[in-house]
Amino acid sequence: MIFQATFFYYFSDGEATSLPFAGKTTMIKCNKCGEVDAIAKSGIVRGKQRYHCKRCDYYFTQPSLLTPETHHQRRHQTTIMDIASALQISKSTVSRALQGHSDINENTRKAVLDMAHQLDYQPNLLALGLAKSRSYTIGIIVPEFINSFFPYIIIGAQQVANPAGYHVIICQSNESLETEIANTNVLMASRVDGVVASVTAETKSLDHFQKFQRAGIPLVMFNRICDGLDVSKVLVDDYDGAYRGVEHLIQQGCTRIAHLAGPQNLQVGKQRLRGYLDALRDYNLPVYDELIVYCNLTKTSAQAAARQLLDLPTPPDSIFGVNDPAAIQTILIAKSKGISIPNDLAIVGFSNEPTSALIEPGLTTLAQPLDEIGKTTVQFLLNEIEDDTILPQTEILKTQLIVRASSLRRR
Amino acid sequence: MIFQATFFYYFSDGEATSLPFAGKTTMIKCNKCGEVDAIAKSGIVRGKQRYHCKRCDYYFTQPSLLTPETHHQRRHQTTIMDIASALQISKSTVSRALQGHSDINENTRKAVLDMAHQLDYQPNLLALGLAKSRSYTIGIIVPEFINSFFPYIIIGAQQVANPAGYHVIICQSNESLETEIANTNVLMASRVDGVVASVTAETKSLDHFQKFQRAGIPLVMFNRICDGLDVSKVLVDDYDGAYRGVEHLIQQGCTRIAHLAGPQNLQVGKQRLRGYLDALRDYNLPVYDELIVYCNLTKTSAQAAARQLLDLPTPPDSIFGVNDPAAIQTILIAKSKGISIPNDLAIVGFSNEPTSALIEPGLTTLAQPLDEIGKTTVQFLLNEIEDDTILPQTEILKTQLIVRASSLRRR
DNA sequence: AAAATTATTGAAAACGATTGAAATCGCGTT
DNA sequence: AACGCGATTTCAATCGTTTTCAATAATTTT
Repeated sequence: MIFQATFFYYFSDGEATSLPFAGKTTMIKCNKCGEVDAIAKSGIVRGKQRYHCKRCDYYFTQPSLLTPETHHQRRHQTTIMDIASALQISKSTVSRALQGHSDINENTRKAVLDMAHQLDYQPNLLALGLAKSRSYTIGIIVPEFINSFFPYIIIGAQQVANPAGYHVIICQSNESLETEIANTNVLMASRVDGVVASVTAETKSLDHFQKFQRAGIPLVMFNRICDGLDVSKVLVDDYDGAYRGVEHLIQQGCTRIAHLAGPQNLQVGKQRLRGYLDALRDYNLPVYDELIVYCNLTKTSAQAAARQLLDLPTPPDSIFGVNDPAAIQTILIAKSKGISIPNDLAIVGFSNEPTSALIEPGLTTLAQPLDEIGKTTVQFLLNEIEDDTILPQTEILKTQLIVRASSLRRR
Repeated sequence: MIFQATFFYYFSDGEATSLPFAGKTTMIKCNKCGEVDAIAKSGIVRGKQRYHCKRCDYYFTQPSLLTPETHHQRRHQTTIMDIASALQISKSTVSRALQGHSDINENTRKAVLDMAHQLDYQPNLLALGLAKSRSYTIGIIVPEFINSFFPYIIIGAQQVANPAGYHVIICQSNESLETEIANTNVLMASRVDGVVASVTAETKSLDHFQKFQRAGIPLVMFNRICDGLDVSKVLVDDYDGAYRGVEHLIQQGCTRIAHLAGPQNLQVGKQRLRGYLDALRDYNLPVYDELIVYCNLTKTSAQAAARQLLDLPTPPDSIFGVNDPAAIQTILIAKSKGISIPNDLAIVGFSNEPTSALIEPGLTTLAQPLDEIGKTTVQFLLNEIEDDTILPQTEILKTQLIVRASSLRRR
């Protein structure tokens, strides 16, 4: 009452109201003492009007009036709390019942499980991950998945990861280093528990993968690796496969064997080249520099390389391609040039893409145990996740030579 | 001192200690009154020894002594708090600085950004999602990704989703309904902001997709849809494509045209069959029931269907396959039987798989704008995520007939 | 039947971010 | 020198779970 005299503290906010008097004066109540009269505007905070209560000398702003409706976001999925309040028990009990904790009364557990089912409860993986500091998610980085090579590996990977309770985030980098780096960041941010990766053809440094190591996130590389990181690896015996592929060409009577080689920053590229060279050497065949051309695993660069080989003054009598897609492009170009396969040109690829069996002539190639690569890789990773004292290990799987018409010369 | 007499309350925990006296007695101090002498073991709670203080009649257990070291889990990624304490400011300030909030001092912001970079800060998406009730993640469910059809769509999808700030979780169901259902659950649990899906060939009911609708999570179906759900859809004009494919066969002089049809629970299956029937009708060709056989889109069932057609007493002079993989299997079987393509048997597929251009003879087919399907689908989804008043809409994209040797008869 | 144990349940503090509201810091004005 | 006010910054509550420790109920032992 005393303060009613301080009339100048009244103010109008300009909004029409339905108050019986004045018709345009909104009362502001002090958040602390409840005073209504001795309130004055006092500046702006973060775009909101601030008030000052003279009585209790208190600055405040008007709380935004959010109804419980407004406040709760429109999308609401049932939580552990919903179950708890439906059952009039604490959320700890619900949590324990759901987790299958041993010291929960059987009846309680049953009730909780029933209610969870009834309310269609799905645990919030975000909250779970936050609480446990584990996401139960592993990341897979592959350079592409247009060819069926990596998809098959991914399927194998999922077959191991899912039963173990892990989800999989698939990232494909489109053979772009930049995207690959972005992918590593996404996986870091997603707090994956581990990562398996096969790098792009243009990846030369593994700096962006060291993030994982620094953060203590296990990493396993497969298939396409490059040097400089002390991690577990799952590979196929590229050297051996290449050797046997070239040996096969030699046995077919080829002597001028070319190699459509892969990028040398990748072990696959290096090892397959090495196998090629050693096979030639062991069989006392000369190595011609002009018969070794490189590609970066893209379709266009493979085509260019193939053309370069076939346009040589003295073209090769056979080509060992770094992988099937490259070999297939070679077949197409040879055919378009009217070169007869395998008699004028025998061809061997690497990895046994499904297409290689369909094309004509069928492509001789080295099959890789894709499923097994995926499974082994993830198994290594899970071991490291569960027990971080494990030392990096390397598994090398064997390839299998599949002979088809592209290299089989009639004697 | 008084309580020193109650000697029997002392106990030994069996561990050797370096106490000057006794050499094997660990003192337990009451958590409430600090008493050391009048403490007795009193049962086990959750596997931990419980004690009882005689003096204040209080039951308690020994708090596990976690050093800050032990407590922090071995894997630690930098958090907003790390930045805050490094800079001696509050975490709210850091958060606002990182978000680019306007009312942050420029120097502060710069310092925060620097420190964030220096500490290699990556926001914890789990925490972020929890706080904002949005995961900034969308889920993609596809039946398979061995063929390059879905991978191309996924790439298109990512090209729209990523720039918009969304990550993508890819789930493949391996054409198994059970896996598809599991996938929907994973996506629900991951609190994705939206889902785009293409169902398996065996999916007849969409009950498991209603979860999303109930939870208010936008859903857009593409390509393989089935009836019964009021959602946005992105399709190609299967009817039109089929009609034109069959029309092309008719124009090549075929009169006994068979259809290796897809499952009729899917719209693709239905519409392509309808287009086939209408084309025959419009050109006054008879429809023979025996010339329509169904497959479930797997390789083996496609092979069985193809065999069934080719083994008929009066085999067809041409086959319109529900998709390229089915048509390719048909080609292979026909070739193995010595049937000449296209003269004895003309073949048309649907979807223009890369393989279709490589096989011999090249497969005539209807190309779908895969990239565009992916982009449009995700665009629809993003619209619904941002603004949930949007009504379901349907986009139908055109196909393009690509004529290759498998159907081109010399006149 | 009191005491000791065991079996269950509850309360509260993390986890790492966002965000509404309050608190401080300066600096011209009275 | 106190005020008024904008510019920043800090505080504290939340999001949905887990998990530690305490509390209460039930059951055995003395």
